[in-house]
Amino acid sequence: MSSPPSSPLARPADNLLYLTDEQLRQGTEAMFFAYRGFTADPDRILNKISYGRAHHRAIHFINVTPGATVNNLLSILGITKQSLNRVLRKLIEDGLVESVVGEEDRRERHLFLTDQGRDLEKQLSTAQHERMRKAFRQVGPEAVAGFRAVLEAMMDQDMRFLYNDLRNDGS
Amino acid sequence: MSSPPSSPLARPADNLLYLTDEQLRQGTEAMFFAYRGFTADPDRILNKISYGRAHHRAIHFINVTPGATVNNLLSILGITKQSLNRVLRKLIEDGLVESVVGEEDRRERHLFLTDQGRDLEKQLSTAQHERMRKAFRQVGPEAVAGFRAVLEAMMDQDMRFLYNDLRNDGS
DNA sequence: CTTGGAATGTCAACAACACTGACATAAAAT
DNA sequence: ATTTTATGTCAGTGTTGTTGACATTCCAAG
Repeated sequence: MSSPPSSPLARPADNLLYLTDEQLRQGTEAMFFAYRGFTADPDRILNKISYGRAHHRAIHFINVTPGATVNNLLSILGITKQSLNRVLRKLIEDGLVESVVGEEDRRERHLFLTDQGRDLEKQLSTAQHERMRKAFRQVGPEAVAGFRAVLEAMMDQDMRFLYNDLRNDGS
Repeated sequence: MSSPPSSPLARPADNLLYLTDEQLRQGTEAMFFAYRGFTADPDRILNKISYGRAHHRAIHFINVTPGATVNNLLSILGITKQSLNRVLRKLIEDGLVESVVGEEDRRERHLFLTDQGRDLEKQLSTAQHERMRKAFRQVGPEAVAGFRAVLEAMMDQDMRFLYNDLRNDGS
């Protein structure tokens, strides 16, 4: 399980073991199974209120970048405006999201969560974070750093930029 | 970018920083964006031949556990038999998968990839592994170990057992 | 041997969520 | 004045998941 302290003169084979096809296959399966766990808890909540993952994603990103336009959200979510519109319409109808006409450019709609929207967001993120917090605590900070590094390296470049933009400010 | 060598007597605050809500939010978004990248390359191939991710997953797990029954596959994939059946029927029709009636228990169908099925599997895994190999190489073996540890800790327990069963043998 | 249950397959209906294409409106930019 | 941009909407389609119902096959227990 635990690897011996790696010597700076370790054999090359040791340093490349994590790149074998078998290791890559295991990484693939880890992603698959973990993503299921990752979505399982919020999915249960969403199910009860007849929402799906698409609603969750919209709510999440409206929450972290309040005032974002529809176009902003589209590039983050990577879906078509028709798909997003279906979801947004429902969220606005249900009073979870508010759409505000832009002041400078009045074609734009700026999106915000209402109090009710923030409530749901809190519920969902709490459920999702609980699992992640347990996992993070279990493996320790260095493993978490590795986790984050691999995930960032696996993103498409556009997404990596977006991801890093979201790290500090929500501009 | 690179963190200083962590002292064994580091302040507690340092050791818990990775558990803040902000860190958990970033982990969440990393999973979201990375999973998109993770599926992007095989998706492009699947699109050309009018297959979807469900076909990919079936092909993948039939490949690593040849001879698995439909029920075996169902517990791995976590979907209903009706969903799986739709996918399997097409794969069998198209000559990528072979369904063999069990010898001991003739109700069971044992699933195998045909040569053609193995060809497609190779294409898909090559595409998917290329991205992961780049990421793994970029971040180094320790980060990869952390990545794997976090993912495993995030799985549901059932999936963790299945995942570990698939590590060495495909029984 | 009969009955019960397990494994599988199939049909129908439905829902979520993605897609494309086409069109409308309003407003900014040229 | 014209074009482009941002958004919304309607219609149609496809993949992938769901339930529910029912048939078949076959092992195993009474």
